[in-house]
Amino acid sequence: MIDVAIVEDDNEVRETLALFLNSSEGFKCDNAYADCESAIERIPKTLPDIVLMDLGLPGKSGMEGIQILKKKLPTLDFIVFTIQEDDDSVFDSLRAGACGYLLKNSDPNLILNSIKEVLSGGSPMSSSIARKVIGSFHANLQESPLSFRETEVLKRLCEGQNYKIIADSLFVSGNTIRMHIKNIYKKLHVHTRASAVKKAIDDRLV
Amino acid sequence: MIDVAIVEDDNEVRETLALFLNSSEGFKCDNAYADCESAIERIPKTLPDIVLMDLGLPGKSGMEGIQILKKKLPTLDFIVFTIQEDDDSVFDSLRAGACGYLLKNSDPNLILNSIKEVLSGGSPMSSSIARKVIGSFHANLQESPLSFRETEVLKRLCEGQNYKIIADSLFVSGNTIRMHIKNIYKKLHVHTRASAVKKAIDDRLV
DNA sequence: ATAAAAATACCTCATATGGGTAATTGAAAC
DNA sequence: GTTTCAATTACCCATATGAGGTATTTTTAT
Repeated sequence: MIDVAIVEDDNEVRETLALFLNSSEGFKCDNAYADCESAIERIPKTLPDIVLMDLGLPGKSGMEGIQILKKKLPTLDFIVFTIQEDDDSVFDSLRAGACGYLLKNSDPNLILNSIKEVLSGGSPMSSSIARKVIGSFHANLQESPLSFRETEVLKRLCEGQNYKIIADSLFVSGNTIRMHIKNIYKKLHVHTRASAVKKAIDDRLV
Repeated sequence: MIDVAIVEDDNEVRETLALFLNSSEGFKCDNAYADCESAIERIPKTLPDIVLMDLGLPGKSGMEGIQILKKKLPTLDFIVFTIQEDDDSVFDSLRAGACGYLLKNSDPNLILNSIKEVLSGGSPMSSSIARKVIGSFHANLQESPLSFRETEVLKRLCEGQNYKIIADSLFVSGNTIRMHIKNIYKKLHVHTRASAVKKAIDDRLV
């Protein structure tokens, strides 16, 4: 028997969903909350197997709710259940700890399947959400403006090495490294080491 | 008619798969290569709709192949088709530009469905791969060792601001900011701004 | 062959940085 | 009700950094 908790402010949606789960073979739902605050208070006591969490809630957002509950109960799984499908909602929820992401217009049977999938180690989400997630991995295909040597130097800058250390490890003079660094700054349009490091990481130059 | 290309070094697997595709309604496959080099040479001329790419190939790896072809043909879609499911294979392929990730033991009909899914904007992958991908989003749930003010300062360091600028923007003295920076370094166990920025980004402290 | 790009090396100067120490205030914790 | 801690201010010093030059050699591409 899979014990499902629901956090959803719309009374009709919440109750319909709870009813549907209770009438489905192998599922039960006796934790349904209209806001995060009550969920955060009760869920650590009732310990369901999985939580269906809406995002747009009064008070604490679903995303915060996941974050807080996940900290208390790291093994508890969350499926986001929302109408939102903007990048921020998706990525922030996943970062907060959600394992799945369902849109509210999903087929009820898909909900059941998704719950099972999460509990058996999967991460169900719609095609479009999956593409968003995968898309976020796609590196900038623009090639680096930096030369091989400059990339080498930048890598070491990211590790916090100063120009002397870099010079020694690359067996060239400190002046050379300083020149490389100047050229790196020019090409990346930055003026400080910190910005260069940030750009290097953000643009995957290293 | 969906035109599928295959890159796969095992002759039997490649030919069986090509035959299967050609015998399936709505699919054809007359681009099947045993290595990346020939695929890289021919695919820009034959322009298939999608490429099924093995990873473990003689010569250039499938991952490199995707990278090179994706640069030439940014709209071409790739599905990785492999036995490997280690983190590096998965993440590196996705970064290189793959849209889907199938394991070789997949049901043949799943392959057909996955191809259709990719072409209609999805990103098919097995449950376990999906969980890996989602898992990579999960932020470190350990809380930041930094105080609110320190986090504020670190954020600005990441933007390349120097201590004077930060001091002005936070309406405190430069000395205060320098002290904050020293404390940040101590807490993060770093000794340079570059390392602090890297750590801030890597550990999502900002 | 020759032009462009990359890598090497050096100089100067003002400013920023990292490390050390110390003291005050206000708020939270015990 | 005191004690601890975060935030704040302040100072010193040696070194690293950023910005401005210039110049030679080696590779790479045309």
